[in-house]
Amino acid sequence: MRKPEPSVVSSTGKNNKNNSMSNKLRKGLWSPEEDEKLMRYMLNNGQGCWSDVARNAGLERCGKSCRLRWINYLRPDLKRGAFSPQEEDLIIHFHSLLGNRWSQIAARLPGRTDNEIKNFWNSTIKKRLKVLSSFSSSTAPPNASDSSSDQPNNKDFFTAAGGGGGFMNIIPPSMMPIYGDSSMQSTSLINHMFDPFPMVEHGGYYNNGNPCTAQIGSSVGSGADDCGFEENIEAFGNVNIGVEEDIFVPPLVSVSTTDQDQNLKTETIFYDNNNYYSNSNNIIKGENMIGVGNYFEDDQDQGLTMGEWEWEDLMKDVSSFPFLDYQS
DNA sequence: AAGCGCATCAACCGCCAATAA
DNA sequence: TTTATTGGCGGTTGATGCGCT
Repeated sequence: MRKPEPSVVSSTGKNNKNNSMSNKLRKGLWSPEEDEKLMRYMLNNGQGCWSDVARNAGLERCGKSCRLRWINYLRPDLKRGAFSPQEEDLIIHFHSLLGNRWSQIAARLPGRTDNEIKNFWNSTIKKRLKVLSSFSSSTAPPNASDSSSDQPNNKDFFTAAGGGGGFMNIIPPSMMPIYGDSSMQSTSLINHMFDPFPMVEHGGYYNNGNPCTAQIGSSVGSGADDCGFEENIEAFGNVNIGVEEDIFVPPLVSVSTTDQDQNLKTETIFYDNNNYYSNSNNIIKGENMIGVGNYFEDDQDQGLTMGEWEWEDLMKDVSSFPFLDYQS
């Protein structure tokens, strides 16, 4: 990382805003001594005006810098270390809903900071998205938006989720790329990318080599029949959702199958010309398939689930986001 | 061992909105 | 009402570590 070498904001240059104090302010990495000063002050006095914090703690830093240091590094409730798969799931999930609203995402991940999440997204997840989108760029439907953009389309999401006219295009499986990369260990990413909208009613079938659409609506099927995918593995493919702009979703998929004993089993699959393979190198037979993507319906008819989230819970959660009011 | 390129991530920058003076 | 200050946010930078050649 950056050297903790004490750099001082010079009296010249863009950082000087005619503030007489600014020519004494340090920049760059924080030293352990500075950390200790800030930590001690914050624990003793709590948060106040950040410029006061900087001054009273004896730090030659601007308040903004102190705030950032505290929030991103010194705060006692920060969680350290790598993101867990569950956290990764949440980040991907919430990003699909919230976009680059890192602070909003961070607010839903206790102990994580917006900066941390942003870095994680930009370094790790975005890279994976790029890899996947490079596969799909040549196969994207003409109206698909630039998949390299990490801006989600919340409006489309909620329009669709509300039954207001979203749609899915499902392209022929022959256009699906092959993903054999063992480094792609997070199936959660794949899952989320594939099918953010599981509410596919009848009609999501691959038809004679031509893309066909599957309607997304507010009516979620309660039985396996409503998935529209059983005995029809060819229905999997790129998913294109959109009203004004489209979200192009790469086609690596996870599928839920039932074994001979009717036990539910979820696997990630990829398509290789003639066969679909699971991540355990088994050829998946379509006849037992009862769901796609993150979504499946179990034999007990317990409702549609999305990864770890119950759909209703998710929407309940989402509905509490005041900034996601796209109805107006 | 050295050089290179890439990944990571702490910290800065600039903008904006809220609040105070 | 205007101006200054502050806090918050997302985007970006750049130092460092690490793996590969």
